[in-house]
Amino acid sequence: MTSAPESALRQLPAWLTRGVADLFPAAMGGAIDAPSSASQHSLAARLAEAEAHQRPLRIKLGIDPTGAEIHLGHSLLFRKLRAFQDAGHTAVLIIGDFTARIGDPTGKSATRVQLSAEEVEANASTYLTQLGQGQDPERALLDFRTPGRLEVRRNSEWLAGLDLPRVIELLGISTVGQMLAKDDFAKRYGSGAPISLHEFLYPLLQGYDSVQVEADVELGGTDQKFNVARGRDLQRHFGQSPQFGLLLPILPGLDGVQKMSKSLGNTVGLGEDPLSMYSKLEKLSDALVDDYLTLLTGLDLAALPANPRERQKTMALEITRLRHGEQAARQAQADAATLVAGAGGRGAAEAEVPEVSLAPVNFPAKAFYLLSALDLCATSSEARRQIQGGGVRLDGEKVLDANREFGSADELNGKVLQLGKKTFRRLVLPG
RNA sequence: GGGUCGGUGCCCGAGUGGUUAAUGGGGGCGGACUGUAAAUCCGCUGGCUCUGCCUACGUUGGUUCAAAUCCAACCCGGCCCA
Repeated sequence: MTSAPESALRQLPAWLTRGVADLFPAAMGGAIDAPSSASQHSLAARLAEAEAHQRPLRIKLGIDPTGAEIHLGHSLLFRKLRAFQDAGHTAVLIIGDFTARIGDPTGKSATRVQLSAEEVEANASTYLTQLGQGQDPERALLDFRTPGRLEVRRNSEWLAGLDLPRVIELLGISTVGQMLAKDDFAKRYGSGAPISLHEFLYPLLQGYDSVQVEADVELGGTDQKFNVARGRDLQRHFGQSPQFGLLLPILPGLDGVQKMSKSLGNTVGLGEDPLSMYSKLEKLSDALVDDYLTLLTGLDLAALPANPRERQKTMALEITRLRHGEQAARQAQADAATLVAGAGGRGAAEAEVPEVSLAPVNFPAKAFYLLSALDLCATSSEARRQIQGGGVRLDGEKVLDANREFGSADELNGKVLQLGKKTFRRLVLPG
C-alpha cells in the first residue's frame, strides 16, 4: 500500500515531478477507471485526458511585477513552466499589474507599500525582456515563439473593472476564520501587527485570475498554497473544474537562511554578468548546492562528483551556462579562478573583468571619491571606510590612503580596481 | 468615535534636558584563516571630493543658553471600550 501522493507522482513524468514540493489535491489512486471524475482528482488523469483530446492543459503562473528584475528564485518556477510548454501545454503567464499594487501579504511581516501604475509597468516590461523576448531562444526561460504555447495576460484586464457586487460575491466565498488561518495573517494578528482589510482581498483576486484564465494547474512557491487553494474554491464556485496546485520550494538565498529576495540582498539576478553570477554561486553554502542543482539545472545529481567543492563549481558553471551560454560560463569560471588564485587579485590583469568608464570622474580625483563616483561604493563615506579597512586594491596593490590623488584618467586607464574579494572593475577612458 | 500605551539609526532595542552621531544586539561590509563558503577572531557601520562642515531620534511649531529627552497640535500604529 503506497500513499496517495506517492502513487500520484509515480504516474507523472519526471520532468514534471522534479523538485516539486507539493502537489494537490493528491490523486485518488484507484479512480482511474472513471476518467472524468479521475481528472478532477488526479493530475496524471488530467494529463492523459488532455492528450487523448488533443487539448493542451493551461498552466498558470502569476508574477507580480513588484521588483526591478527577475532572479534565480523566480526562475525555477519559469523552468517548470517551460517544461510544461515543451511537453505541449499552454503557459498562461499572468502579469499581476493590478495585484502588484495591492501587494501580496504572503511572507510579509508588514503591510507592503503600494506601487504606482508607472513603476509596475516598467517592472513588467523588464520581466518580459528578461524572460527571453528578443534573446537567444535557446537560453530564454520561456518559449515565446511556438504558436499556442504562451499567453501573457495582465490581470488589470479583468480586475480593474470589477464592480462592487462582484467584489462582494468574491468576499462571500471566504471567511475571516480561513483568512486568519493563513500563516502570515495569523502571525501578524497574534503579534499585534497591523493587517489592512484590502490584504484579505489579495488571495481572492489571485484566485479570480485562475477563474478568468480557466487554469488547469497553477504553479507557485510553497508559500502560495493558501492562495492557490482559494483559486480552487473560486473556480468551483464559478462552475469550473478546480485547478491543481503544483508547488515548488522557496529557493533559499545566498545567505543560506532566508528566501531569495531582492530586499534581502541575497539574490542572483538574471541580468547579472557571467562573472558575478558564477562567483556568487561558486561560494554557495554546501548544504544548498544540491537544492540549487535540482531546482535550477537539469543535471543528474547521481552522476556528479561527490567532492563538495567540485559540486559547487559544477552547479555554478551549469547555472551560468544556462543563462549566458557555454563560452561565457567557462570564461567566468576561469576568471574567477584567476582572480582568487592571483593573491589579492593580481591575476585580474589577464582576466575578463567588467569594464567601467572613467567618464563620471572629475580629475584630479582622490581614491575615496573615485570609488563613489564609479558607484562601487554607495557613498563616499563608505568608500573611505573600505579603504581604511584594507578592502581596496588597484592592480593588486592595496590602496590604504583614502586621500591618494590621481591626476588624470590616463593614469588609471586599463588598471583594475578591486573592492573586497569579489568586485573587480577595469577602468577605461571615456569614449 | 472614546480611553490608553507607543513611534529612536538597515532591523530590534537602550537612553528621559547638557562632553552625543546617540549604549547594546542582530544584520551588513572589510580584514585574517579555509577548499570558495560556513565557523572563529579583528575592524568598520549618518552624509559630504572630509584635518572641517552638515543633517539626524514620527511631523510641525513652542519653552530653554541648551532638547531624542519638557509643552502643544497633528500624523501613524497596538490594545481595551463603543
